[in-house]
Amino acid sequence: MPVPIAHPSPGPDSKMPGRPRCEQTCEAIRAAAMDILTEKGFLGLTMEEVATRAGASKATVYRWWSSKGELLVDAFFTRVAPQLGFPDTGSVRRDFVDQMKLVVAQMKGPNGKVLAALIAGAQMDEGLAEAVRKRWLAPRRAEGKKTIARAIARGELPAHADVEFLFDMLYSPLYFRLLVRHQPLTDEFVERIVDTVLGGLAPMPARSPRLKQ
Amino acid sequence: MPVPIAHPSPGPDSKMPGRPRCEQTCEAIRAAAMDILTEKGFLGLTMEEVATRAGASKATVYRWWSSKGELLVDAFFTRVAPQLGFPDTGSVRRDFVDQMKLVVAQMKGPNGKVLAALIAGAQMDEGLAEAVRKRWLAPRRAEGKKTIARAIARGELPAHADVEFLFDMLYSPLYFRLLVRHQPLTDEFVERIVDTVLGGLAPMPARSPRLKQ
Amino acid sequence: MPVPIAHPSPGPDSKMPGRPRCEQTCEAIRAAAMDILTEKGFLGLTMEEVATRAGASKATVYRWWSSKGELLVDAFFTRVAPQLGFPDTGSVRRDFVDQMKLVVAQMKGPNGKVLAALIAGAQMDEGLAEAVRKRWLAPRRAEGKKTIARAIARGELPAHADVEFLFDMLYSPLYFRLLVRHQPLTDEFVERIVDTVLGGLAPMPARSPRLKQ
Amino acid sequence: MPVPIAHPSPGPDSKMPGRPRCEQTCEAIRAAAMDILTEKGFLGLTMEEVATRAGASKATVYRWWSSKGELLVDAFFTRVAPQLGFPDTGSVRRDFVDQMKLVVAQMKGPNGKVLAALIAGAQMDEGLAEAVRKRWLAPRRAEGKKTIARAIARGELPAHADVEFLFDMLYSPLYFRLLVRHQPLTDEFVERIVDTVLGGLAPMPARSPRLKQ
DNA sequence: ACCTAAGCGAGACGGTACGTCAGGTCTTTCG
DNA sequence: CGAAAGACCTGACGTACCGTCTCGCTTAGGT
Repeated sequence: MPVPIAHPSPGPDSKMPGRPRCEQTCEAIRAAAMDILTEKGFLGLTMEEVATRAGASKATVYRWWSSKGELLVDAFFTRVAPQLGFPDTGSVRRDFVDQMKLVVAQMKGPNGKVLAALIAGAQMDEGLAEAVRKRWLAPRRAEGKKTIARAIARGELPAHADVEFLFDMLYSPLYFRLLVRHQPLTDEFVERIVDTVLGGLAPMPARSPRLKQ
Repeated sequence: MPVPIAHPSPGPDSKMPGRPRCEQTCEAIRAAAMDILTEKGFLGLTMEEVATRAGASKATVYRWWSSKGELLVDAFFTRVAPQLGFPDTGSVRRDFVDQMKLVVAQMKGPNGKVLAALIAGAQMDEGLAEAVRKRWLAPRRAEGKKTIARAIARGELPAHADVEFLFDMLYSPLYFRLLVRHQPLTDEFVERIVDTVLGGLAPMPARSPRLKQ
Repeated sequence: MPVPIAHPSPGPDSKMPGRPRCEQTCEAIRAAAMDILTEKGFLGLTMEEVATRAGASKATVYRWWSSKGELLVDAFFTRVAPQLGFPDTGSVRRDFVDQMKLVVAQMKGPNGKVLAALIAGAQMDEGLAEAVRKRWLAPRRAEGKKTIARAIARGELPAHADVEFLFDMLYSPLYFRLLVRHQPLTDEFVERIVDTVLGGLAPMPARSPRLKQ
Repeated sequence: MPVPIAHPSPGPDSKMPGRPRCEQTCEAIRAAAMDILTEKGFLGLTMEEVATRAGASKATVYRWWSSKGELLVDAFFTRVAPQLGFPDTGSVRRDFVDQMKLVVAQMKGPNGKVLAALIAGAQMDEGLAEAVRKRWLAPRRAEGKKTIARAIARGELPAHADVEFLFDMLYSPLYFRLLVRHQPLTDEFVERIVDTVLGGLAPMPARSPRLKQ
């Protein structure tokens, strides 16, 4: 018995017998999920309504996505990830500032609620947590590492820079404001983060003599 | 008719007629909520089970807390907050390192799951989000501001330091690792954060000449 | 944990804690079940519609009746059984003819479909089969035995008459026509059955000399 | 376009274009239907499982039989009917006793459950009811009438005997015990039925003088 | 000592969504 | 063209919690 689920669609040219998968329907389901999540939040989103709005049946939804979380991860990453590439401006600072402004722009729009919902869902569902790490964080950081490699090659960053730590320092504040919403997410915020972190990480930071150890 | 809910308990000497509020029961309910949240997370926690485990009836739970979120905030913050005070060592760096290590210690224990669950819940329930900000973040930062005021008085920090930004830079990475769990939360991590942030915020940071603008 | 189900209602004076059972609702559910069964037959009857029509929730229906079959047995026997008593006319023949005509009258009305549905259901559900035997057949035959006892006392029937066999001979044809519907159920049919069976069972039947063994 | 359904198979020599009907498959479907009906009863039988077990697709099943009922009638009656012929012993009593014993033998075996399931299904599906009457009852009674005709010719039965009534009296008790299962189906039961009914129907039954009218 | 007024456990209730299953239909590819 | 495979929509299934609602019992202060 073939187990669907986890279903990068099988390619349109596959010579499977049987009625082929309806890609339109799948897209409609993803779209409906995103819409409802934006409108009503994670708890307000029901599989029932996703199916209804997509003009699909619940059974079809569950055939391809075993849970709310899985559906949202798929819908979200399929849409948002491609929009967040790193530029190559010749300056680390600018590379990160530019890319982080893209991230902030997404976070401020409807996709921000989805991302927040996914991280929230990850606290209740280890599978979703895994998906967030593997399908969201890891690819993004892999690309970011190229930017850092270029910076090291240019001598902008020390060769031994701890990349994971650097990413944590740069992006955590964005996620924190996304999740807690105590302060607005602005482009100016991005610039101050980058300045603060790179100021502290750049070679020979010349620590202030007045700062007591 | 007296409206319960939002219920800093009325004081034992109140001259209300009728049977007085059973504080034991309320405590049992808070405890049950914490236990279940730790075991099963936000979605796995049901008011039904809270009531059952506390030996109370659902009606009693709803009488004093109008929602899951409200109950959890109350249960959690009254327990954990008092354990996270700021020391006064005479050094900003040490003050923050010490306090953040306390926070990390909590995050690594069972209360960490609860805190994560609350932030997760805040993505689905604006009331809970408000409570997280008002009853968790704000009091903590208010206390932290005293530490910063002392640092400014000592000349360790510039007088114009943006306190909210400073807190975001210091604590966000902790929350991020708490929520995403891609890297461990360690004391060493705390020290690097503080060094990086204070290095970049201290007066006259002497920005590296090689870092391109 | 108290198991409801199989629930001759607990008596109105029981000192149970908690909200008392709503007898109105239960009655509405029984009535809805009978109505729908009459209109749409056994397969056309859904618990969903029973609940809706009764203005109850599905959960309430399932709380007291664990299955379609159980609900129907209860609804049916509660209503129909009391209407089918045996008279005492002083003649076995008349006693049976009268009572069987009552049975036929029920079988021809809407309750007939219900009875047929119950026997049908009994082929798929041993619990229902047991219920049909215990709650429908047995009480009815127990009462019928009194009629036979009187007949024996009067000398109308031999003392050794096999009562179960007698009942089978008398009532089977009614059930058969109820279930197969190849011929109408009439009062005249009842009379011929009784005459045929009692003619063959009466003392000294004087078997026809022409009937070969 | 040839209309399938209601499908005495078209004969192997038909010069239809395209792939010929697979008689093996049809047989496998009938066999699967019988097996499942025996194992799980009418409600437990699903077209889905019939198709799977027969190695066919649901569409193929629906092509040739429009409903569960139609399939079962076809599967059952073509198998069991031929085994229940009437003998010609020269005695009505013996003819019926012999044939009814064959019926009882079938009822006690796995086919008994199937027959019961069919009659049950007939309460929910008028098409099935019609099929039971036309394809099961009617042919059987048609053959039985020949036996009766012989008996009348021999003078064992009166010329005016109501044949339908006679059959009802003879066979109903068997069906009743098949369906209700309150008493066992035995050969002795058959003999008593025949004696009782023919005793009462034979010419000059010499009604007991003590039986009151 | 009795009343009045809550607090409280129990648990029935009308709902809503869950995730599953079967019914039929439709659309492919293969033989 | 028939039959397989299997995707699809519709709709009922039985369950779990929701939040509300009686109940009857308990526990006080006020009379």
